[in-house]
Amino acid sequence: MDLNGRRVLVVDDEKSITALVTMALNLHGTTVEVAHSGSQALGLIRSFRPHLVVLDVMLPDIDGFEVLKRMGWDRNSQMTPVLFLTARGEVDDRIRGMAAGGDDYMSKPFSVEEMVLRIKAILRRTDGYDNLGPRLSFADVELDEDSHEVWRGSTAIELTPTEFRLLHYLMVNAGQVLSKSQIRDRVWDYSFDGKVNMVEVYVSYLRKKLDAHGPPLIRTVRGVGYTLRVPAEPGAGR
Amino acid sequence: MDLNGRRVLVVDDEKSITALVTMALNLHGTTVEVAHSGSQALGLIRSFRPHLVVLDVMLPDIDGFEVLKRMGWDRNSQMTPVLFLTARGEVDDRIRGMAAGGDDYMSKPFSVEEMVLRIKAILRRTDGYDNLGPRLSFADVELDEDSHEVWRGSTAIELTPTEFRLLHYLMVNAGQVLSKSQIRDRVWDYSFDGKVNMVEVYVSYLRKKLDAHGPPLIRTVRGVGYTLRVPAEPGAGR
DNA sequence: GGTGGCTCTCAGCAAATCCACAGGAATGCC
DNA sequence: GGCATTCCTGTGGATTTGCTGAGAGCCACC
Repeated sequence: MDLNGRRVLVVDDEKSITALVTMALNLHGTTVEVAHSGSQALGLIRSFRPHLVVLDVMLPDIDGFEVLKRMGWDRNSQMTPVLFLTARGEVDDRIRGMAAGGDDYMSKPFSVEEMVLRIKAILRRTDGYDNLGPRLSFADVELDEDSHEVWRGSTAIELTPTEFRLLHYLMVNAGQVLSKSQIRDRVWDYSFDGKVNMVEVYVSYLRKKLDAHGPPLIRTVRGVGYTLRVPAEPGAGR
Repeated sequence: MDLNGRRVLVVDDEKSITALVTMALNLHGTTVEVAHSGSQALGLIRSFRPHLVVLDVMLPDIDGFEVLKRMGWDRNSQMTPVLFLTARGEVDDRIRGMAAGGDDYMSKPFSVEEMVLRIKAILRRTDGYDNLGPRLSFADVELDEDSHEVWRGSTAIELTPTEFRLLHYLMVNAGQVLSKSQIRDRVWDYSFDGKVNMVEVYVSYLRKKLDAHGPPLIRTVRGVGYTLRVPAEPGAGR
């Protein structure tokens, strides 16, 4: 379930992006290195040997495709998978081509939760290790990261993409209270500047779908946020 | 449970704020350094190597984001987490972006108790060490900082946010007598200028909820303040 | 160009929370 | 015991917070 021990190289010239992605991945136990240019990236790929590269297409010196080409020279049959980042609307045929391989792409601005999902998906496909099970579960809810399917008990539940990211975030942090702004900042694009009422609305949607088949699971902690209710016993603290 | 040995850098140009935060963190065993400008902050980040930075966005010379960017040059994979401070309603995209990573933000005016809670939460997430357990306990009362849950014995107790901060403050300083003005200054916004009767009112609320399930725990020390204390058995007077 | 699904805004309702106030209770002092 | 001070707590109104239905815009697909 966790990305523990994986090495990821993040390449982007915008420092705010690399910082964002670095912190998010660190929280999942990943070791992260950062490069702000293509040449720097190539150096780090050789020395750091990442399991995955998050690669902005637009770089100050060598562009992302060129980096990829030169990476290819070094990597034998064993390819390091790549998650491309592109500016909005810049999705080029070449990227589509790459994505058809084992790679993937996202356009900016993206939601951090979505990025974590993609990275895990790529590693699941390419990584020898198999401790990245695609299933999360909480109480009688199960969520499959690969197929984006969700069940409550034995009945399948249809969720929209946003609902899915929200539930995923809640499940990964089950038992912890997440504030609405925290939720908004991770589940929505980092540039989304809607009101936190969005979060309330989507929680409402989720509840309507989930709680139709069992007792309510998403608990409101007034003045603080939401949490998946865990029947916590006192005395279980450490 | 305690922040012992953690180093925190507090950056704000208002001296009243840095003084306030410094005092509070010192009481938790933190080593605190203070900077009143961005350039000063950058110097201290290099020399002092804080575990966390409390960073006002608005600074006289270099603004908070610029500080962050330049911090980024020094920190490679290992990032120092940041708690941003912003004026009310100034939450900007960039802050939200950072917050989606692992950082957090608060807007002024804040309650000091709330800040301590946030800082502990951030360190819990990012810190390798794990001696910051989220549970506090006193007598048969347990309090979970993450989930904001409280139990007395085996029954869960619902508290409002203010009640929660108050109990938290009392528990952290269990056995110590806290004056009403001390409590007012830490549990409420530092700009709150209500009467200390507020404290009496909330103590009353807390007692009503807590003491419904056991002997009274909050003792009034007349003319001085309040303290948490396990009531002595009758006849066991010393 | 129509349809349906998804996202998001908005506004109104309901309920929880916060706070001021003031009369009554408790405490300590003489 | 009587008195002054301090503390407690019920009442009530203002404010905040959370929930949800209605509907507008957008996009993908047919």
